[in-house]
Amino acid sequence: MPELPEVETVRRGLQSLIIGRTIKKVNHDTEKGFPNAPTDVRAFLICAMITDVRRRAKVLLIDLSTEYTLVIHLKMTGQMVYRGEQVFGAGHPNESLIGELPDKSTRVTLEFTDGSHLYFNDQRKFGWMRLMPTLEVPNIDFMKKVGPEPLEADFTAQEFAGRFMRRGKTNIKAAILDQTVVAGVGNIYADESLWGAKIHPKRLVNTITDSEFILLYTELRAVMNLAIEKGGSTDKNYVNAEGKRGSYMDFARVFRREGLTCPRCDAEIIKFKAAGRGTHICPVCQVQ
DNA sequence: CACTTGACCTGTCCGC
DNA sequence: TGCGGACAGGTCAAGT
Repeated sequence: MPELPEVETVRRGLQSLIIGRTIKKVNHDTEKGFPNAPTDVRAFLICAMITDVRRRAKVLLIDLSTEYTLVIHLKMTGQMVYRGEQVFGAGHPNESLIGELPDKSTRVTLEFTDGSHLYFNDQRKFGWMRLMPTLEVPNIDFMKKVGPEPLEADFTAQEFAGRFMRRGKTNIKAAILDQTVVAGVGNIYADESLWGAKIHPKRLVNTITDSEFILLYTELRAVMNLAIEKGGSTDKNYVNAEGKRGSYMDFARVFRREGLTCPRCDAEIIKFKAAGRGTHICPVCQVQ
């Protein structure tokens, strides 16, 4: 589910909602919540204060005053939802998409000393939350392998193009989804940026020209920045830290728009499988 | 090594 | 209405 823009939206929400709060109580369902955790997770969390909320690729990092960090991957259906004293009901502008919490999909609940709560929900249970010393976070395998942040100001089109060379013989869709090439791109923004750059997802990387890479770089950054501005994409499960949906899907050009028309040329958008994923293109704008 | 495929889970939707 | 199968936004491990 959540790609870079969704995780960044959650990060920004949590940053304003939980920094400075102190953990009073912890509930977690099973080993799934904290694989490889210190033996008693509660002892490491209780009385710790939230000091920062960071993001790297699609991974959320909640730093604690104890020099430990909660490392969270939402995978397909994960949610991090904060609930204060006030819960807004149906019809209110701040209405949450999520009902009573905890619910069936709640895996971890953190209760703060002020009585508010942070819930980690995950319907499909692919996501995880780990606790580790802050200094060890950069040493986990994923952090060592993951590529650069595409929205960083110093990330250039030349570096972007260069990083694809390691995946020369695969198709561009598989390569752009490869987290070791560039961080944070998932299925939605892969399709949207390939449409923007008029590149067919099944084109082999070693057939893509320099100017096409530059265009793809520009489109990817534009589409991700727009998605952050719109609070991410809510297709089914995704919600921000307040339980509200994102609106990027209202602006999507091809993703989940099969049978509708291409905003550029009016041809009918089609869907097929590429790199094992549902893939949407305009067959006129994007030729193989 | 480079690349592809299946597994991890639950819920929903579609066709019979 | 019921049921089986396909599918869903991510990443790994295991396979070729």
